[in-house]
Amino acid sequence: MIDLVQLRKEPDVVRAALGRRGVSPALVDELVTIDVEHRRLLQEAERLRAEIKSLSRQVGDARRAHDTQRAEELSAVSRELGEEEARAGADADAVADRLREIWLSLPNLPSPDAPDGVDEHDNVEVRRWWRGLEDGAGFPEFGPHQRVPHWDVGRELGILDLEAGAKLAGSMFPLFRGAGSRLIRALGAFALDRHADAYEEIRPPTFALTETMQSTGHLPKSVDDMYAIERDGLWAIPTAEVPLTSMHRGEILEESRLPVRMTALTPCFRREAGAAGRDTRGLLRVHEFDKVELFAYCTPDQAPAAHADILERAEGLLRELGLTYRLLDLCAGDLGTSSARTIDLEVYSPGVDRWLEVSSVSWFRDYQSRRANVRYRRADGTTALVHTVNGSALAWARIWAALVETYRQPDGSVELPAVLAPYLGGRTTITRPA
RNA sequence: GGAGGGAUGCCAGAGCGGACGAAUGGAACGGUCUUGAAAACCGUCGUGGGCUUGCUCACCGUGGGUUCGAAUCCCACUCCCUCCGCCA
Repeated sequence: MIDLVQLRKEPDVVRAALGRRGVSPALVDELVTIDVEHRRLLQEAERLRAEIKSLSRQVGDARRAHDTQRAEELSAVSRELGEEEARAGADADAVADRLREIWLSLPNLPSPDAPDGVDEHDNVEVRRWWRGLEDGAGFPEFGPHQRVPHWDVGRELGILDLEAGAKLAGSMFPLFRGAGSRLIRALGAFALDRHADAYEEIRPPTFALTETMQSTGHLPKSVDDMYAIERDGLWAIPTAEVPLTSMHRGEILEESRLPVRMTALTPCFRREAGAAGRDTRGLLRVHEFDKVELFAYCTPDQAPAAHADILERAEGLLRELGLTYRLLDLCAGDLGTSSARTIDLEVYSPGVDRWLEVSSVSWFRDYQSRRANVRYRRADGTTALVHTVNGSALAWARIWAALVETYRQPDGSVELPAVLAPYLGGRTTITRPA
């Protein structure tokens, strides 16, 4: 949620900032109006409430003094005020509901650093990396043996069985097998080990309460993108960001503990409603995938460094895996609801000849912590909302695709990077089954 | 799934219709004393909202209800503990 105090003080700044991402100024104005109205009604209800409390005390006094008549009189007055207060309270509640509805639905203010733009076409490419770049090598040339899409490679080598996945859960639920399954497991373990120096490893529940989903901003906005288990009031998490952001929900952290850094490997579920066709073949877009998330609660001062650290770690993994990738600075119009600034990492996958998003490293400022009510106590005793930052490092289904395409050999086998050897029982070659 | 017990401040724990935002103890912080420390003693010690910055409102697991008045009574729900059942 955005800061209502800021909205009151500088409505023009808020209107302009949200305008950069396409929010109608009328909606902002409505929130301003409703906020004023809400406070007016609240004052009225509270004034009545204070009077009732005072009268009730006097009733008690009269009773103790055995002045029954006076007690009855005061009770009668208070009872009448009570009815008035109930009406005033109901009015205030109704306006509060509307206020909260708009407030929850408004996205975060984009950072002034985020580039202007309306959609993904306006994102700014920051840089590219490929193996050998530091030694002066040009953008890699990919041979014909690498121009085979991963769904074909996977079928040839018996490591990806999309038909079996579809049979079990429907399309876009991939099933990995044999060396392919082991590769997914290896990637998750590899990443967790790399982050263990600074990030506490967490294995959170895969399902979350509505309240938990609201804290990150996934609800109510993206309700159609989520899988719901209605009978139990649960949602399948779309990313470990959801549970990690709520780990300290409603708590006040000591400043000395910050930054609190955590990492988690979880399945991620996305309904991808409306997505179909060319963009969704194979592993390009799936309903369930494994991902390692990096997350930090920090002070506003620590946030830039925390954001940079997550970005560096995500890039570091890609470099270790030798994959070609680029960084995109998301424009204001393409930012996720809750984010103020996001850098996307896209890996180049030669078989499908596409850049695939494998990480999104975001700084949310206090937008999520205001929803989740996560604060910290400064040395001087005052409290303030923490900032949250997070990013994938990395989303494995698409990495899996990029790996088998990039490292496909002319003989059809796949020779994976040596850095994965410890996680693959030493076997980095995947060959066609006999 | 069944039976019973519980949920109060940083922690422990009292309060079970009337000045209760809440006793008491511990922890923490500040001070006195001390060469220093400990002990002792004194003080501070929840969060948020509103507005006329001094007042006011809300919060005792959550949501309803009863009442002039609710931490306290009633209803529902959630979570925790004990026992039974089932089970990876």
